[in-house]
Amino acid sequence: MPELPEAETIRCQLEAEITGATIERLEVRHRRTWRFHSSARDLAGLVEGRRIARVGRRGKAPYLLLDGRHPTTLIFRLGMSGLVRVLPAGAPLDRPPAALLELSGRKHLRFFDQRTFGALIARPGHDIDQMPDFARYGPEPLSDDFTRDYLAHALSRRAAKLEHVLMNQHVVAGIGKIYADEICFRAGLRPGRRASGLTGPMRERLRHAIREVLAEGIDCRGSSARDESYHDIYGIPGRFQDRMCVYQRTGEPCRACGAPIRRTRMPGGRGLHWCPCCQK
DNA sequence: AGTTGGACCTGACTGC
DNA sequence: TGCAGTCAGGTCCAAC
Repeated sequence: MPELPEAETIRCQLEAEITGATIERLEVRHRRTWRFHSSARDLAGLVEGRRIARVGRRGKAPYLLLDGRHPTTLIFRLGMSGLVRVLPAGAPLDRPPAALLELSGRKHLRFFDQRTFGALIARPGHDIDQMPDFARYGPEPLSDDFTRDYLAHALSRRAAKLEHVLMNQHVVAGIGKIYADEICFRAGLRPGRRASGLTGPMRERLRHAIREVLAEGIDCRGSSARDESYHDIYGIPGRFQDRMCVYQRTGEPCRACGAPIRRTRMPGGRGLHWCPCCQK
């Protein structure tokens, strides 16, 4: 599942690979991939013929800033299973992509999305903070905006479970299930406890854990968990799964204390992985 | 405005 | 072997 570290890896690789290229053609084959537009043709018309000036990322979503008379942003919402590959034009297809961008320089960007929670979204302008997709997003966790005071304020008024609050993009952008579990472990906090009940020192531990775990995730170029879904734009898996302490380790010994990792259910059916000994 | 739970989606897995 | 049921979780939506 692509979260901030996976999206940042994709952003970084796309920046090196396709900045300055022109989108000659966009073919959107899966109707759910263009569902935020009136038609596949409408979406294609908004980006075709435009030059990629810059590649950015907000939370879990990489995006392309496109030049031209009407500056446009093409957002890659990756959802659960979104994958981006960049290949030479004519490279063999192992499966049909949900969308295909033909770029100048005989490069193809293929967007795969097995479970179709993802989408391509074109928005007018380059000011992503004004776009409906991101307008209410919380700060980037690795930026200077993610301060002690901000987190204290955001957590103090939320009674929901800590894991749930960490995954709320309006609180802090870019965290999903995998990193939420690992962050709670790193902070020594039970994912099922109420966010508003954290003390000041606990919130500081949490803030450091968020930054540390996500930075490690980026260093490892993302995580390719057991389903092997995420790979980078060259098809190479990430390495963060080797460092995971709790996610998908139910019943296995805690790396710190040896106690078996426990799995419980969040409301809504999502699983929480945690160490009953290390996390309070 | 926050909380909760369901819907969407498909391939892998489990149990009969 | 085959089929039904369950699970996975990002995001949106409705009800409270």
